[in-house]
Amino acid sequence: MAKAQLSPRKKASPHRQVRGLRTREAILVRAVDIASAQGLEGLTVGSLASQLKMSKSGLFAHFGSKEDLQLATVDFAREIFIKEVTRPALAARKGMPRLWALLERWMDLVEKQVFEGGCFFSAASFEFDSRRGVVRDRIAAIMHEWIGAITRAVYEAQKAGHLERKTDPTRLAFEIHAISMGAHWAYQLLDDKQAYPRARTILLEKLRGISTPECPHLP
Amino acid sequence: MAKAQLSPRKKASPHRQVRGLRTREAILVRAVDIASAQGLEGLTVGSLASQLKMSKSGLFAHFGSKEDLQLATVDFAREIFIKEVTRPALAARKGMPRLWALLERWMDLVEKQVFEGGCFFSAASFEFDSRRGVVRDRIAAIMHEWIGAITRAVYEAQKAGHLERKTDPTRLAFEIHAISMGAHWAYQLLDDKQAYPRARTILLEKLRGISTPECPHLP
DNA sequence: ATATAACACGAACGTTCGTACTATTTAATG
DNA sequence: CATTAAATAGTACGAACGTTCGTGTTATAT
Repeated sequence: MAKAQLSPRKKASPHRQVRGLRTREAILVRAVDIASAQGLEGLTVGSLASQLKMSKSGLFAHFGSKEDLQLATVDFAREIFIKEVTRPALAARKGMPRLWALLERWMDLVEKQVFEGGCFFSAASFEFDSRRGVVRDRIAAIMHEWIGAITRAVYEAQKAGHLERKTDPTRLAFEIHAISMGAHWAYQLLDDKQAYPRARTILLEKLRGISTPECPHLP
Repeated sequence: MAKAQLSPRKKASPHRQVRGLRTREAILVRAVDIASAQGLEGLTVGSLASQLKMSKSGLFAHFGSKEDLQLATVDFAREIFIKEVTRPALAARKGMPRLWALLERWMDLVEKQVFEGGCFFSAASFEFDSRRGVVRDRIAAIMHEWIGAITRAVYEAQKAGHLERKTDPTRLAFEIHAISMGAHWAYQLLDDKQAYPRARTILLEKLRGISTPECPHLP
């Protein structure tokens, strides 16, 4: 039997040590920022390296290919999102408070200009929505995950008796997501300073309109 | 006194004739399609030329620069949008019918897959929303124009007595736009076949909820 | 018929892209 | 210390990028 190591284009990834991991993380921090503004295709190895004062080759060694860099960037953005939005929202009580925490933190993350380009995943979504390949699939999977998280929060708000039962969770999640994305759009492209306040008002009134008397008070 | 012809990077544009204009239009038809899928940066002179079986240089001569090509593509997309959405909607009666025609035709245009990449302007918006320059400015101006058209339609629906007066046109226009964009997103990225039916339902119920008894019946 | 201008082409420019191979520096371990 | 492997740098490559140039080709105008 031969060794049969027939995976092309795959770097035999070295066992990473602390130093390498730190560099890799520093790279991805910049990568997410650039990609949020210039897109995942606009994110180039050369510009990334020069911004970090590294050599192209030194940087490139951390990833086997541009596609791998894009995947790593997407996954890193997901981790930031989980750390800043999903996980903290779990601190809120189940039901409506948690649902609202999810939305509030999402909009805060983008409004606070943590990334140069606004909402990373809104940009990535529209950039890759008509391509093929693993990057698109990964983005789509993460967005499924996200819309699923909103849907679940709505469902639990119903189970907790905070929301009318006749509400369709899938549909409400769609509405919530659309309004938030609309805020990103108006804020980032049209420079509409009212975008987030307006989105918050719309969402709050929407939720109040379908909440039960048992619902804990919203902000 | 010298001639002082100090405009760089500007082609003294030749007086176009019929043949040239036809070629130019054929180029832009493809360009809008490509850009809707690959983005305005992913739209390259080389790929565009080879798809049209033209030489790069021959194609390039129709525009002075890549930026000019992008601008022409954006403007051409706007013309298609006006032809397919804005103008036909004027055929509907003022007020709610016209407002609904606007939305219906917008969603139809994208759902019918007229362009490979779904909604041209949603993609362009998120691609350029954190850049600078004339292309971004043009996209933003067109989007202002569009959201303005929706706002005006809402306002006229009020004036016609079809919509409650307490509704804020700016806010309703924002909601309408967000829901539609959310449908583009879910349909294109998540392959959600229910996206457009769902968006239509949401918008219809929304509008019915705030319409007056005098409002002509919606579909 | 001839002059003129629009149109299209092929070849080449310099630059940057992603990627590959090789060499050097750095940090950890015996 | 010496050894070793990981981490970074150096160099080079072919392809594609936007762009320019010179030259034919086609259509209009004289």
